[in-house]
Amino acid sequence: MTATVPQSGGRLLTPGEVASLFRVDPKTVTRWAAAGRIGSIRTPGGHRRFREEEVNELLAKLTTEATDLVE
Amino acid sequence: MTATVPQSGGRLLTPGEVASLFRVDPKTVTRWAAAGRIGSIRTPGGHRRFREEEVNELLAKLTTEATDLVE
DNA sequence: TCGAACTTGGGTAATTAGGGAC
DNA sequence: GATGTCCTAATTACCCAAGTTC
Repeated sequence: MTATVPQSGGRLLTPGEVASLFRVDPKTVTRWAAAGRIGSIRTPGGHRRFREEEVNELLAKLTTEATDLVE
Repeated sequence: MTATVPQSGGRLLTPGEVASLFRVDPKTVTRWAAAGRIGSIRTPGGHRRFREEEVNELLAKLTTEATDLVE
């Protein structure tokens, strides 16, 4: 691995996009970034951007499928 | 340019919304999730989110059995 | 350069989680 | 066995004005 240049494949998501993925408020995503629960990149203007890859991994980890329904 | 992210798993519902749909207490929904009877996604903060698709399926099943058929 | 949509920051309500007992 | 209600702590949601993005 050691891909030091995260680009050309790693799409960046806005707080609003990440928020809709988790069904939370964009402000909540901001808190996650501030708390270090999710990596974030800042634009020169101070806005946050998130790596889609990381977000998807996070979603997968936090997803609990009902193994199967016993009826 | 508002980039829209493809909702990978469909929309997500909050415990309160699911509770309203089933006409039960949110706590009950939590128990269902804890018992693995319904899949759930957790936010990094620990709150649960439910896939609308799955909820509707369960809802449909219960509706089907409303007439109380032979088991 | 203007404009519409979005994000930031803070402060304050509303939900949720978790345990435990009836 | 399953559900609703009690409690406290934590997380999340909505309010605003100002700055950033494209």
